Amino acid sequence: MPPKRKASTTGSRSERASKRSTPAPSTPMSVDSSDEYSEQGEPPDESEAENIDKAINKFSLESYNRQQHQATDSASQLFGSSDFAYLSLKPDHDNRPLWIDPVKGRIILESFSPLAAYAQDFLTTIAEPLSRPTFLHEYALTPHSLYAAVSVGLLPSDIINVLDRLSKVPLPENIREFITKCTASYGKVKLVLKHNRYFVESTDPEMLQRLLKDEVVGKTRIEGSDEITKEKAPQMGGLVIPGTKNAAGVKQQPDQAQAQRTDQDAEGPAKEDDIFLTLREEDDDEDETDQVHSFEIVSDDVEVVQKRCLELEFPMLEEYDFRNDEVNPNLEIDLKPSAQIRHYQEKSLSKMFGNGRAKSGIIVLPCGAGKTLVGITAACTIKKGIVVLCTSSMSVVQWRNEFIKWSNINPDDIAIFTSDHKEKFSRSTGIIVSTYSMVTQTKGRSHDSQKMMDFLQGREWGLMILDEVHVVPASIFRKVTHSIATHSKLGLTATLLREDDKIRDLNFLIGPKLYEANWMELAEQGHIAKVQCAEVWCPMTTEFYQEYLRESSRKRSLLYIMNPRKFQACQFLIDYHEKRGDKVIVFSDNVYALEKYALKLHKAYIYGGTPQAERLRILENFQHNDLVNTVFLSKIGDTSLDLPEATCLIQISSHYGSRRQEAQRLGRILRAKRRNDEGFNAFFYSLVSKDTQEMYYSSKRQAFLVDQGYAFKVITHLQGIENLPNLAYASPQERTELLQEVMLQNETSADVEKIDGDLFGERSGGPGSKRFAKKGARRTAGMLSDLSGGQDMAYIEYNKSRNKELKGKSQNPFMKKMFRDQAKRRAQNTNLD
DNA sequence: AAGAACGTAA
DNA sequence: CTCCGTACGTTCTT
Repeated sequence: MPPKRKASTTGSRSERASKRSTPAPSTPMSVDSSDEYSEQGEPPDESEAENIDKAINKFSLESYNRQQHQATDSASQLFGSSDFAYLSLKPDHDNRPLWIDPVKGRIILESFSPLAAYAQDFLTTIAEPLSRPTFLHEYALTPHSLYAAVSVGLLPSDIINVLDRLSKVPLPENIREFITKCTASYGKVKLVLKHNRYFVESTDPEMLQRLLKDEVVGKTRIEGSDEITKEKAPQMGGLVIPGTKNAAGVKQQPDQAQAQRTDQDAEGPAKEDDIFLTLREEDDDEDETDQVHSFEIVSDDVEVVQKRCLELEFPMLEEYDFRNDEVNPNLEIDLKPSAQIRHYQEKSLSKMFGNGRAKSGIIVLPCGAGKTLVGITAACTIKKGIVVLCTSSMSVVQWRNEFIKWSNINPDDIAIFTSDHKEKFSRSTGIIVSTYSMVTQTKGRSHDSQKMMDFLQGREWGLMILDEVHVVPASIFRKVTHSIATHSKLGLTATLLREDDKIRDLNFLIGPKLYEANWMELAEQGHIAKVQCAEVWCPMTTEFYQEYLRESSRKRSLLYIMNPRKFQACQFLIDYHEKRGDKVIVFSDNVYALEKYALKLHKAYIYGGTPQAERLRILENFQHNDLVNTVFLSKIGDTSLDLPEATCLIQISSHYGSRRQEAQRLGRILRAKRRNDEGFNAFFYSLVSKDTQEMYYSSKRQAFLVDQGYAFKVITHLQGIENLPNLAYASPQERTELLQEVMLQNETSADVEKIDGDLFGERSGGPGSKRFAKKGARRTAGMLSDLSGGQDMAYIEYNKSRNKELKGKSQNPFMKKMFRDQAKRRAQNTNLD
């Protein structure tokens, strides 16, 4: 929440404020004297400085603030830690777009501010985007995000100054402290690969001593490996990222922000957007040689050391000075002249190559925004041996084709390594494309692939591209990061999300997040399709709901998926969109339902068991045959299938709150070819059975997309559905038959469960048994509201108003149009009847 | 070409 | 809060 607006502070609050807004004497950066807001009050006492130290060492702003906030007056309790009245607004706060929450390190951006574009650019560099709906964007300052900021070349003092300038309130002192502390030690320690061995390097011998004394790092050192070498200061400048118009990267965007800047702001760096460039030039000035000290570590322990160093607040930089690498042979590769990369691709690459070296890290771009081209351009910049790893053998082939399409690489220099394709490049260096599982195979490896692995591990690579990098933290796949010796790593993904907490591990497994695109922005610029998202609420029929309440959770899912009303909604939507000329994909996690739906509606379907040839046939027809406009997909379609024709997507079973799956499915329609047609929209529907668990999962799944700025509309009734000809399950008999069939389906699974129950004695007895009934009753009584998603009041409120809006005269053009069309068809239908 | 074995997601 | 079930992927083997 933004701080409350208050022009002046009084009483105990202001006392507290003055205490906190004083810079500690040790602060290395100088506070700009032109800054009239920040300095007030007396220097802090020692215990406070200690507290700050403690807090920051524990990497937590919150713990620090908790200590500071121990109640000084009783009223402040009402606001808890969100009482920011003590932060006085700057007189010209209207011109400044940021609110800063000193407690959590959150930054709120008013996206309607004239400075928003600039501020957003800056914030994505220094902070983690949490949520970017229409008007207020929320960012979090974290040690990782600050690490990332410094690693792209920002200085702590610039972070503080720019932040302060953009903020409506003077930058809280603890935030300054946090930034200074977190950034102070970055870049001091480097991880360097030399001749297939890993070294920890630093210009500061004391730093290395400190690390060697650490119980974890010390153990990994290889005795007698210490070295002192001379190193020329890095040569910047002159690096050209292929495919860009500008030399070193950061392309200037039309800077409207600059024109509207206030007087005070003009005192800052002359061209704010130039911030990266100016810094780089400054760096260029130092050209003394430095003494570099290093010790070698066991290569298997690289991951451990990196993790430990991050914990110790000395994150190891992994930078590859590829232009001065004389050891590894150069690869002949360049982008084709026709390949022009888009501005956001350029921006992401400029973060990677910001100081003339290749930094390891992660680039996040939505599906269809051209991740592959980013990877290829990176490869064309480094021009050394490249390893590309993907999740499936299908994308392996795609990657190779893309390389050939976009670059002038000699096809002999790019080899595929999968189970049925084991090539090597013939010349001294080249590109290998492979899968994660190929590289991480532990048990029985065929002779050929063992030879291949020896080849992969026996040499040094310049760059490793990790496609779908969010899979890397999985226990097996994370091995790749240290089983193959590579100077730099580039992770690519659309959704840097996992439902477990392993995603943080990517910070030391790969590197920091270098760039994350804003989906809405790309949609507005026409790089990806605009999407209308809707959640369709389908009431359960009474028969189905009765069974639902009686059944155990496993069988419940089948019931709400097979809910006849949902089926009808699905039928209606397919019909509606096919008539509009859309190509429709229907997703179902549940294979039984998938088959049932598809057969009943006479549509093609693909699931894991569909033979390869048939898959291709169906997809081919879907893409090019005007008579095949709908295809049903199991979660096989979540990844790997590329369907650029699809424009409408319907989810009938959206199991478990997987935000990544939801985003990935949405991604299927983002590359829609027709996206730049006037007024074109892609459609994304989630069909949800009312008052069931699905409601809960659904809201959970949507969280990511909502954070990206997508608005979900709730549709409670599809008008005209009653009049759809051949509406399935319209009669009670049909519904009863369906129910019986579903229950039969249940019985077979129930049998299995019964055996389980007998074996383990835990769940003995079927649905009729006492134990079961009791459990069922308790859950039902306690959870009805939970199941409906009603525990989230904001959500319900939102739905209420939405429903009203939908029932009445809809303000939304899409819905208006939809209802108009429906009315039209209803009229037609009645005529036909 | 099909199936066993293993691993992953949520 | 965690474990569970299921479907799917890849690989190697027959």
